[in-house]
Amino acid sequence: MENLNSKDLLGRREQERRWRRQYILNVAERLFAQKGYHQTTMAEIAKASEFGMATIYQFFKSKDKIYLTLLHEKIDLLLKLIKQAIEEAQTPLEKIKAIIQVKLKFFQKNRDFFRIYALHRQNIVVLLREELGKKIDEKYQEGLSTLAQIIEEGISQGEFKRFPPKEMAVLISGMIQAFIHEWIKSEEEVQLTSKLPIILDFLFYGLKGKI
Amino acid sequence: MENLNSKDLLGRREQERRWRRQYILNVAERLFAQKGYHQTTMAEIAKASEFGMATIYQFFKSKDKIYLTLLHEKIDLLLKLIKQAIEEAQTPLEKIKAIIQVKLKFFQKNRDFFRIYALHRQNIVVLLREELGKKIDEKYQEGLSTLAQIIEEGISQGEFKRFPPKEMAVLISGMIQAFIHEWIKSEEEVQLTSKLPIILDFLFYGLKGKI
Amino acid sequence: MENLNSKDLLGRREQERRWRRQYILNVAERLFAQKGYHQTTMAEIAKASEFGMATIYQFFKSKDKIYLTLLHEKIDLLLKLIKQAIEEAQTPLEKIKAIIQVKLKFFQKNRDFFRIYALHRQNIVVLLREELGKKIDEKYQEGLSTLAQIIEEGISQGEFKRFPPKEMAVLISGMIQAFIHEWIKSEEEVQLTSKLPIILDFLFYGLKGKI
Amino acid sequence: MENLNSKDLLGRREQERRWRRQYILNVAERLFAQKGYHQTTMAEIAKASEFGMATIYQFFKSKDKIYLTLLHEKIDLLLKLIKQAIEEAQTPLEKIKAIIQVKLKFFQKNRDFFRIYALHRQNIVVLLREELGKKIDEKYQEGLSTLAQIIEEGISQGEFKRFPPKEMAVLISGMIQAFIHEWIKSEEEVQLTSKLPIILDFLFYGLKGKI
DNA sequence: TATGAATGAGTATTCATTCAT
DNA sequence: GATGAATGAATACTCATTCAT
Repeated sequence: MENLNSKDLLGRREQERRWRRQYILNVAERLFAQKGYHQTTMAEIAKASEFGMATIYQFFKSKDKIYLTLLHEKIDLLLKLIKQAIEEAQTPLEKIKAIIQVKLKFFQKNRDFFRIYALHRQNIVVLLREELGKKIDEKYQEGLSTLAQIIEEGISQGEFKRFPPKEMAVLISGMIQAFIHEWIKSEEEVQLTSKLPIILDFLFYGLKGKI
Repeated sequence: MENLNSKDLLGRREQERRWRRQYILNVAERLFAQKGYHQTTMAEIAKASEFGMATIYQFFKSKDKIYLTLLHEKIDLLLKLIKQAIEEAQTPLEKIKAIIQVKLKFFQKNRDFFRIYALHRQNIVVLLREELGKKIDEKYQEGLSTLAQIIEEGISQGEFKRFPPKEMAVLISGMIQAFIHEWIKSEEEVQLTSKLPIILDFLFYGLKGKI
Repeated sequence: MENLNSKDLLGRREQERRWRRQYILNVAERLFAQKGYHQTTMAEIAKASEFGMATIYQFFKSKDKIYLTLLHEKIDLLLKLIKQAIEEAQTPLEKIKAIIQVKLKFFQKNRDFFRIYALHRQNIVVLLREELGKKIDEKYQEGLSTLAQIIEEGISQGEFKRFPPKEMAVLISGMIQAFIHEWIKSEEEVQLTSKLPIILDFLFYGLKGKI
Repeated sequence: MENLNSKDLLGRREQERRWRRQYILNVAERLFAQKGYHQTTMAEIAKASEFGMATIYQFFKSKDKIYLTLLHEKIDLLLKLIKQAIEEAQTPLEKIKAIIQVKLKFFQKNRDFFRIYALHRQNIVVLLREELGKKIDEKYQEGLSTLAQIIEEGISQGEFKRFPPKEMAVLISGMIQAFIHEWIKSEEEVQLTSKLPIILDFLFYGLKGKI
């Protein structure tokens, strides 16, 4: 509703502008994922998006900005989806399940983005200097915190064991990330979400637990 | 004993040569970890190691080679340490414990290297063309397989639940990697190995299991 | 007429582009002739042509390409001039006279190019690997063949003695080349073409012949 | 006789030294001829001659020096052979014949050297700055002058036509040089000297002369 | 004496970014 | 608004030459 309205209120000019901006981002996402940040040149982005180089620069101030915007917006979307899923879930257990499910679904639809996302956490070193770079790391931490809070909630409800919540959040995130990473590398056609039950079983009861 | 002997057998010249080579690798490791592969220039490596640029090239044919050799040799060392630890352990459970302990110890001592190691898996896209790049990926897979085998062993001994071993290996590796990653980012002085019990508890009994 | 038309049909942009390209070639020709291929740097070519380095690279893919294009285009021009001259001549004798006259005139106007041209035949060893390098050698052989054919024609018309035509062509080419070479080295202001009668007399009647 | 004596007078040390120096020159000659001056590295010369790099520098002050010494000494030899041949000949005609015959023989035995020799005349541009480089050009001019003198002699004896001697010398040298060049390129096994009669016939009577 | 490891000065080439049109 | 030609700053790599051994 909001989006529609906001679009309607925009003139055709502005709408076209946004559409082109998004188009460039999509092209850049594909190229960055395929060849990596450094191996992708602005000329390639321009050519692949069928814009002139200078046009690209009217939308994004620099190559860095394209890259960071990419991360920024998609992570926002992911966080938003996670938030929605949590709100619809009741118990901590269900919430965790919901988060993982959303992540699997999301990256299943955004393979290209995952490559960039996974890679990014290292580039942080360099990018953290940039304002936008800092914000992305904050968002990543935000995701971790959300998870940690849920775990804490679960602990106080006697649902989960007394583990340090932040550290558990890290472990769980790492599990999921590695799982997705492997799936993308394998280039299998299997539905990533089909693995959810196993992951959850492992997550809740471990290698040995629950008979 | 063996190493000492083999060193004694080498001439002084050869010993010095190896020492210098190693010195360059160490410098490069620090720089790569600090600034990333692309941001580190050969001139910087030369200056920081107090060698002339061309001298660096007498030890390593290219910048790539330095990077890959770095990975190559340290991963070899890690795999060797893991192998030793496994041999000394009896049960699958102890073996997994040993692997994780070794990893935590290793990266506690090799913070710089971890940044490179973690980053590498993504750069694979580009590096896989290189012979040396392929070998490193093989080693990574080797590590996963070892873990998977132990899990399989545990399953057939009724020690672990019937999970798909390879996928469990991925999950566990991801957990550990994320944990180390977070620890390095936090720049805490806490002993990484002190976290072992928590990790193991989570790993074997999950969030909910074994009261 | 044709050229004018074809130029008129080109847009201003394309015309300018060609002009700049030619300008770079001219500058490179002067520098290569003065200092030789290896002693001439891309930076010098850029500076002397008052373009940025990268601009040079937009016109020519590499330093080699500049050099080879230079040879390529000028040799084409020379061959074209020779062809025209031959067509206007009647007898084999007149044709040979025409060829030599054209060559003398051409290099009189293209002193710089001669140095490059003469030198090239030796560098062939290295350049033959390049596609463009091979083509230039073919053109050189083409020039020799043309001369050889005319000699053959002259022989069958009873005009010339029964000499092996190809070898005569080589001898005559060598004569001319050495003559031009010496003239350029001497840096005399005498018209090179003024020497034509002597050369022809020697060529047709030898040191001793025709009283 | 002289050489033997002078050798005998030298100590073993000095004899060995000369022999090594010559060995290096021979190796360099082969390499320069194969790959050209710039493409040949000092390291290659060292390796191919089985000396250490610094040892090469004890014999020759620089790469340039090797190259120039090479030219220097072989040209000296050629000039000496030509001188001898001239002294044994009586008439100008016989002298010219002798010169050409000596050249053909010499380069037939020194193919490698010819490549360097032919190429050199262009490198002059760069090398003339060097003292040794100037001397080589002087020697080349000396050769031309000798030939010109003989022609002059022939003219005053009524043997040859009244041509400008220097220019004739240039034409003849060019002929011979081109002929040898073509022969080397063709890599034929035919004896180069077998072509002498044709060359002389052309040289003395031209394409048309003396039926 | 002989060496080869060490070196720095030099060079071709690339690419993000900016204007002139 | 849109373009792409122009650019300079940056960088991996080479090679003749020199010393320390």
